[in-house]
Amino acid sequence: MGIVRKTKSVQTLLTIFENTEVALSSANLVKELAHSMNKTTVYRILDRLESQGLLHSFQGFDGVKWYAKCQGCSKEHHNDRHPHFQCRDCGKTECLSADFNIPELSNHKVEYAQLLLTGQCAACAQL
Amino acid sequence: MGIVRKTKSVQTLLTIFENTEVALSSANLVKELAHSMNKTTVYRILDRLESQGLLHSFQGFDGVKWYAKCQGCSKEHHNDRHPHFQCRDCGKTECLSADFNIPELSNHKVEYAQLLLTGQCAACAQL
DNA sequence: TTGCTAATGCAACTTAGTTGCATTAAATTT
DNA sequence: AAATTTAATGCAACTAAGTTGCATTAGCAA
Repeated sequence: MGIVRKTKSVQTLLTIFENTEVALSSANLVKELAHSMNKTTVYRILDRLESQGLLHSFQGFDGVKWYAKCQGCSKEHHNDRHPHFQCRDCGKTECLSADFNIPELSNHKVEYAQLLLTGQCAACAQL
Repeated sequence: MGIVRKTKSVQTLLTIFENTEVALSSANLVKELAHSMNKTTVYRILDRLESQGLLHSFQGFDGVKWYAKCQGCSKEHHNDRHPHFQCRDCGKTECLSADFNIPELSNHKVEYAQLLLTGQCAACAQL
């Protein structure tokens, strides 16, 4: 897992992610944690947790970076081939357990794919 | 199609998109066109061309907005459900003619999906 | 050719994220 | 338990992408 120090800031972020089922944007975490840590620290910890396989990230429709906890990822291998969903009404952003397949392309060597969905979440669509 | 004036700047951008088969990022267009038009103008024209159904846009892995010309889109209906590919080596970003399917989700009302792929393009993978 | 107003330019601003460097504090060693 | 090492943090300054307000310009219709 590499040399990692369990600092207060790291533990704060780990606790936040352990206690949520949704994805969180770096920009928003910076705002929420402004009183307790520097924004540079937030960005750097998120980076580190991702390269350690504890978090994974993806780009939202809004162009900001979102993070969510990993299940079954390691430093060596990220196992997050699942779609992400952003609710157009409440903004809730989450990992979906569904699988998706990547189209076969003869003239490209596809290494990574990201499927991003939007629409209404259960609550907003009143499903 | 709404009230649209064919200004020099609009024509410049239309010509650029007509003469390319790849997607172009707004940020890069701003840089390339800095001598001939203001960056605000670039952003506003791209916006307008998109809402007129002449261009469509998507977020890249880099978090910047990319635009490409539409085929068969109108102001009323955008018909760009195709994946986009960004080459990790040369940065070439393109629309793929392949189709893709959206996973069935009982507890979400999916309205729009974006599939973004990365890896190596034909030239960089020497296919 | 005149008048209307869409479109542009400009300056100032916002938001997300990065960089360099001095300082602090985990964790290891003595 | 103190000393040491260096990962991690804070801070300030910066960059890059994009937005906003407002005065000015230039398509285009009458």
